[in-house]
Amino acid sequence: MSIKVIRIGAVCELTGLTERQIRYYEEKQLIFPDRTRGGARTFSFEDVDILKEIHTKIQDGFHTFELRKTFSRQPMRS
Amino acid sequence: MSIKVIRIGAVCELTGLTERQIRYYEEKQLIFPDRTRGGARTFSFEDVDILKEIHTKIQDGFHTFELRKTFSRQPMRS
DNA sequence: CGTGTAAGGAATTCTGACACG
DNA sequence: CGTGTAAGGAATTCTGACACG
Repeated sequence: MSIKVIRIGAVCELTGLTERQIRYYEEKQLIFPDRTRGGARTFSFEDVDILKEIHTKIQDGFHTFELRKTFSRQPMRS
Repeated sequence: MSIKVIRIGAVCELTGLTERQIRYYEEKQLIFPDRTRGGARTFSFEDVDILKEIHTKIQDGFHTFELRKTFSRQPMRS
């Protein structure tokens, strides 16, 4: 499911991550949520799975810039 | 997908229905969303499909109490 | 670097009610 | 009956910043 309709609160419950962690991973270009017109992030179930993988990798010692190559199969800037 | 994580705003976009219609169908026991701790309704993709069907039936002239038998395969009160 | 937190604001959703018919 | 709307409140999410290290 790649339809982005899940708000960050639900993503926290599904992943066990905090809002802070999720926003940080987005800031580091590892995850690419959509936005509601009001500016709220919306994620897909696919994003939820990716977030879990990202966190696992981080815990394994990887850094965000190293994971960018792995997870950035999404929107490219430029 | 029966995981209930979609907020009513997104459901409106996915179904084309208004919040009022969705809440009314819930009031009439045709749909059974979960709730966040704060009280906000959460729906599943399955619920989204059911809502579309409900609305089609309503437009076909059916009444909510008639549809209850069709869609109430969910929680029963008492 | 990755994450926690307090701060203030804006968007989202909620309920109960009045309305039409 | 099914749906629209204005009303006021509560919960949710947002950003930028300071903190630790």
